Amino acid sequence: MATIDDVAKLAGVSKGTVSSVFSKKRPISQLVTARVLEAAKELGYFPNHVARSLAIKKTLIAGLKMPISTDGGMSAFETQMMGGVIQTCTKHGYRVLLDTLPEHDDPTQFSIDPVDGVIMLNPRQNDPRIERYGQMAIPLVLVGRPDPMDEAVCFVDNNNKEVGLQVGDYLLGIGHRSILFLNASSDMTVAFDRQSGLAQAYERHGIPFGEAIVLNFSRKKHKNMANYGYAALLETYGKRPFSAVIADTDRVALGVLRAARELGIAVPDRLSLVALSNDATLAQETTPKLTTVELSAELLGAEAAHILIDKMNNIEGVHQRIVDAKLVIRESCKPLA
Amino acid sequence: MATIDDVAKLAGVSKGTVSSVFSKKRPISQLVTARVLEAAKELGYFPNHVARSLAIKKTLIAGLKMPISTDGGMSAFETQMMGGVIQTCTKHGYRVLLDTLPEHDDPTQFSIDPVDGVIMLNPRQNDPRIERYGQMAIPLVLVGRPDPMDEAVCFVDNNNKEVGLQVGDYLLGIGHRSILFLNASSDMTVAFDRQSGLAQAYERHGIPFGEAIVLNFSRKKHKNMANYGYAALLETYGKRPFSAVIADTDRVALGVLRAARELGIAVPDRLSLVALSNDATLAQETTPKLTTVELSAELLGAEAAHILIDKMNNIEGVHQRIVDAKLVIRESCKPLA
DNA sequence: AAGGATTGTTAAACCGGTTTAACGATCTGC
DNA sequence: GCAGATCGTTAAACCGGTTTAACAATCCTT
Repeated sequence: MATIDDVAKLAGVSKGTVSSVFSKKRPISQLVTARVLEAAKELGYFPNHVARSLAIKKTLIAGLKMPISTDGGMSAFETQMMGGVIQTCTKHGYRVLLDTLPEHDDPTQFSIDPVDGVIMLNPRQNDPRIERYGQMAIPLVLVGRPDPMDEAVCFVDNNNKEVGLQVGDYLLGIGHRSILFLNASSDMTVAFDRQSGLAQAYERHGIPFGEAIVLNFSRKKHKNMANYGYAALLETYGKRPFSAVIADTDRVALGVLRAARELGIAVPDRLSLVALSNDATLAQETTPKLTTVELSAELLGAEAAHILIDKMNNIEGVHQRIVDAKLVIRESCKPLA
Repeated sequence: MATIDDVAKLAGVSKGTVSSVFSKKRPISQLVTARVLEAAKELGYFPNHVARSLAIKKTLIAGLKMPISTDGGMSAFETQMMGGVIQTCTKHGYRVLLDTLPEHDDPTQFSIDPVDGVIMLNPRQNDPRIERYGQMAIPLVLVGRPDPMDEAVCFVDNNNKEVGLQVGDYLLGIGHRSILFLNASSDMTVAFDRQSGLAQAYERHGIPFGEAIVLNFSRKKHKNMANYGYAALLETYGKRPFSAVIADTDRVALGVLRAARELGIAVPDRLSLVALSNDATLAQETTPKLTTVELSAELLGAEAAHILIDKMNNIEGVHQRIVDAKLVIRESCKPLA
């Protein structure tokens, strides 16, 4: 590859002049600009991104840290979230560097990513990386609230308590009392938040929360999300009474629907079903169409990216953003007679 | 941030020694190593990735170019393909730099990505980028065959002609003659290849290809894939006879199923359905479970990454890989009486 | 005990850009 | 016609690492 020196030599000007032609940070006369560009074209020269990054101390790259998925598949939430991040970053001239690696703790092997800032999905409890990025002065935005809560750290999250409250309120409001809640994995903050929201709904309706049945997804027990819904319904049905199901995702709802068909339980006539949804297109292709709470993962990703970009450019802006969910009533729920 | 010089000064050694301690490319005595590491810890020093990349002329980053999705959503194929790329790259110590930007043609603004190689999804016809990467001597692997075909360029692809042939052979073999093929967008090579495979199946069975009805997806006409299947069935049914449908993706099949339910057409009793599938978990949650051709997008991504990694390390290996698809018979097809 | 091999360390050059400070040339005003 | 401002260009320093060549210190040989 040709370097800036080659171009300078061929065009008969100095390095600095060539640099200015390409970066446009300093005015260069028409004549010289033309000569430089021609030389560059002749040599097939393009500025070296790495060298430039070193000099300006910016890479124009945002890092996106995703939890390691053992099976390689990304959930709909992750996919959509990522889509939002990529779109927003791209629009603002940033590239996205993906990585699913756990941070290495051997300091002799750890090397800082070539990024100007980081978006981190689903931080763990007391995640040590949060502090580390702080030390390194690398802007950080979380997707999913930090645990423990920290006012100083930037994050975006669904209002998960509100999600639980909203769907609970809806189902209890149309007469259901016993609800099977197929919740997310118990080590996730979302699971905790949604459950506490549901509990609050029960309280508001004066019904003991004990009438709800809460299950948690487990990687060990369930092959995939659909299988979770399928197995959970088969196992629970008949053992304990319930007239409605809240499914953690569309996929879980799909499994529930299939199990219900096999058991001969009509949805929504004998069983109501609500899905916490990441994928509105899927929810509309089932029979009956799914009543859902739309989580808008894409918006979450886009918001995270916006906040990060502001931080990277030292623009003062919001630090946190709670995205409200929206209940969309379709066909899968019915008032309890 | 502390630099290597700071550490050298504090540890009382030279730059080069500190470098060797971290890169382990040269043996350093126990004593000095300890002193350097302690100094580094005290200063909170981590090697600067950009500076290192400049010096060693490698970034350990693979670029992944995806076509720009207008609506921000990625298809299941794209998602899975990406998952395969990420997993394989991560396993081999490479990060993945995503980008959906069209390459800028203004040479004063174009800057080479900080990548050691590139994986490009769905190259266009006569894609100028292929040649450009060649000029820059940046290793390139395509996902989806180049058009026109070029023996020199690396790529991985499904055996799409075989896909069309296989599914056609199956359906014609169980007595169907008129098949509605809901094919991909007509400007994609996959659409062309699959159709020619299907035509070959017709020929093999001595049935004029004219009995098949081939439709193409169109971004303008169809909101999303499921909607394509739904609308296509409603529009075509009754106008022209057919006893089987080949759906381009699981989502399309979902739409077909819904339309069939609304029209009161029993699947598979009165209509057989095969999906070209990217998402095996989805195909098993419908009623009836979908008979599919599994496209294994993830494998495709992983293979592309393998080939790229070999190229980036100057290891001679295969240049091209055609992945065969597998017909999985479930419940959505029935012999024509 | 001299000579050669081995090991560990260093100073300096280098990777390919950006940026600062200085400078010469042209343009203004008086 | 000269002082001062403006404009375009350049040489040199810099970003933070790696690597080469030279060298000093230690370890065998014989």
